[in-house]
Amino acid sequence: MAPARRGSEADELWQMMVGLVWETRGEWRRKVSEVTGLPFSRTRVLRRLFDAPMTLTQLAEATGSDAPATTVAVNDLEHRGLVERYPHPDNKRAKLVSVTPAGRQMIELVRRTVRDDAPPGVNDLSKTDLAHLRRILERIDRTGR
Amino acid sequence: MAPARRGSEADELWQMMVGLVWETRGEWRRKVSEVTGLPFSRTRVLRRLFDAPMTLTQLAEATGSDAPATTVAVNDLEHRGLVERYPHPDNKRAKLVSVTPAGRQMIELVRRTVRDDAPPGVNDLSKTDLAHLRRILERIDRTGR
DNA sequence: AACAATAGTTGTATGAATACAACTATAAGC
DNA sequence: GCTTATAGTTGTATTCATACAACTATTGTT
Repeated sequence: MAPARRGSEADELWQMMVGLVWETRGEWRRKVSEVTGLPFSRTRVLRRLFDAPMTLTQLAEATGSDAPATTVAVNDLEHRGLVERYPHPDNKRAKLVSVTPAGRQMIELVRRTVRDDAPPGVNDLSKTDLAHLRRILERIDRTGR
Repeated sequence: MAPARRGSEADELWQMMVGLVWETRGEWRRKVSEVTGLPFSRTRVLRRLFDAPMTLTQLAEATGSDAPATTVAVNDLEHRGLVERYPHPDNKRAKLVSVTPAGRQMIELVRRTVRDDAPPGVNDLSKTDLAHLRRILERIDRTGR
């Protein structure tokens, strides 16, 4: 593991990436809410469940909210038929939450329709730079976010 | 200007960048609010003014909120002594908003204390990859976000 | 068996973000 | 000069997000 010095080159570059991305998020959030008819936080919960079912505690941890808030969110999503609860096989206290087919469709709808195009600067990169960027991002992703 | 085809390599890479950055934002927001004692949206306004004064309309446009919201935000920041209004030299309707020294200190405080370290994956990049990444990000920034 | 810890739920209180209507003052177009 | 558009302000209503207290049911510990 790297030393992660404060103010390192890595930190500076990270700042640049954050700045770049951050600028674009407001509008994107609005569009997502518009398309889904859901508060944005609900779509975050839904998205987290896409890959695999989770217990409510895990969900709370993953979304950075607390248990009560997560219960409310799951209730809402469940009423809308996007998500369902079922008993945890090994633990009668816990419940697993999974996405229903309708929920999956919703996520895919978002991915298709508010597909958050790259800003001009990215589109204008040369082929080799795109290749570099891909390689680097994949490495970052693999090593750990 | 590039064609910006939907689902292009550029778009895919952009998605990856967004995903990477997005994961880390929640906690960061909370820390910024904690350090400044300000609602997060106020810090966004403040940060926008760092480089140069702006009229309220420009501020509203820049932060993606409407005029009334911006007035309220500037009122709040002004009462706290972080920002001040003065008349626009060429237009008696408009007012310019600028950061006070105290406001500047606040922004710098944030930059120093919640300095949002790079995730491990970025720290672990090789020197050459860091150089590549810097070059590419700078180009994106220059070409247009 | 008793007790503490974990998983989830319900309800409440509060702060933030967002949107809109209605208004004043200045500027620009005809 | 009259009209329309722009810049900003005030106030209100609504929705979201967040945090906390209090509770039930299950599990783990001793």
